[in-house]
Amino acid sequence: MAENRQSTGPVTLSLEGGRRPERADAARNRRILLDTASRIVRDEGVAALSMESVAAAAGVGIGTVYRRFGDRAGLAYALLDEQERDFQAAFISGPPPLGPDAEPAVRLRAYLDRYVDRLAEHAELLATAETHRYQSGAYNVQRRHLAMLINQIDPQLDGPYLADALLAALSGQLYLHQTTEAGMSVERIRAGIAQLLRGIVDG
Amino acid sequence: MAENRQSTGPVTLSLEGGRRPERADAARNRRILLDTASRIVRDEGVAALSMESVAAAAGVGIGTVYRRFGDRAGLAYALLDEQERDFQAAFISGPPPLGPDAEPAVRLRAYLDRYVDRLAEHAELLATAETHRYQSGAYNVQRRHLAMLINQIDPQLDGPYLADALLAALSGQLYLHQTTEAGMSVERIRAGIAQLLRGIVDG
DNA sequence: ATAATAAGTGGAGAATTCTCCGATTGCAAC
DNA sequence: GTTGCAATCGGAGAATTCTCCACTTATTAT
Repeated sequence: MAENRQSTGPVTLSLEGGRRPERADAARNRRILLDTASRIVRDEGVAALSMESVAAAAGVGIGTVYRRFGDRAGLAYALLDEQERDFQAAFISGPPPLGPDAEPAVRLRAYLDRYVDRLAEHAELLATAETHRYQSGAYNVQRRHLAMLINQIDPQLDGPYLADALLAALSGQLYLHQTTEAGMSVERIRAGIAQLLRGIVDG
Repeated sequence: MAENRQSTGPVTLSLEGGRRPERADAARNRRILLDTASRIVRDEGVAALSMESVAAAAGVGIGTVYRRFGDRAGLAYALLDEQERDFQAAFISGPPPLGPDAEPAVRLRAYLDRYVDRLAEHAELLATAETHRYQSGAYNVQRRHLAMLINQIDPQLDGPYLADALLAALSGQLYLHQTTEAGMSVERIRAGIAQLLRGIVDG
């Protein structure tokens, strides 16, 4: 499903060109809803984040929540959106090792490393958002970034496929399983990714 | 969630030691339910496979469906179970290249290749079953197999982690996205996996 | 056979996600 | 101002997933 139904305004990834600006009441509601959702996650955990609970706590109808965020996964994405933008901005125009002034292989490492940081910090929210991962704009941006780096390192490789594969290994659901069920440490996960990269970085 | 609530009988993966055999009426219902579910999938597609529709079509209460299969993902797993067993049997005691008489690297290739076959044939059902992928017995068996092979190839590698990563790349949901949205062919996916393996097989 | 007990059954109902569309409201043009 | 209309809102209700537990039935032990 789309990020936002008729998405306007300065929202989720700004993939759309500048459309008509968001109406004032809509903008106000968006902020109220995000603040409310954020508070629910902080106080009661991601599991307590239901569309109905957010609507009730924010004092709006449930239809409004759906209009704004499309579905539960969309709401979770919206909560992660700010960091997502920072991440992307750092990649596109920030300093090395993530930004464009570093070697592709270095950037790739840095990118995945930062991604693991995000997982460690927001695994539950990411896992929730992942319900419709492949339909999200965020996924496609990440995928493009990775594919580009991989092909800068080695044009012979199938960048888009390998991007999918790497991102699959960085799924929030898998991360949760690895850390809470399988007893893996974050360091082990980082090291594992490094091993996975050997075939890509070292040709 | 568990595969089956108080799972007995010759079901899903036979991970449990021989418990008390399944009661005759329960066995009868299981068969009826699986046949009914199978028919629904064949005639109306995976999307039409709901717990309630299966119960109604089979002429039992919905509670019975839940008792048998735990949840929707469990029902999907049960439908895939027969092939899953064949797959595992071929790995454990079948002929090369999948079985134990082949080189580990060859077995690994064969294993992943067969896995792609399964994806190609049952992607939707696998995607449905994946809802609780990491809680399923099937996943853990696959993971162990792959981890073992990887460590036979190179004991320095983190077999369990790399197994997770490879299986993540073989998710049903990702496969569906790659083939139906991103326009990738099955051959391209196989080739991509081969590239991913370079760091593992070639040390 | 019969009783005791474990296993299995069914379906009402709670909890959620998501849809739909009539009512309402902000906004811009006049 | 007023008016027109597109954007927004709200909440009833449809559709599902899943829980619970009083009731029934199969199996085992006596």
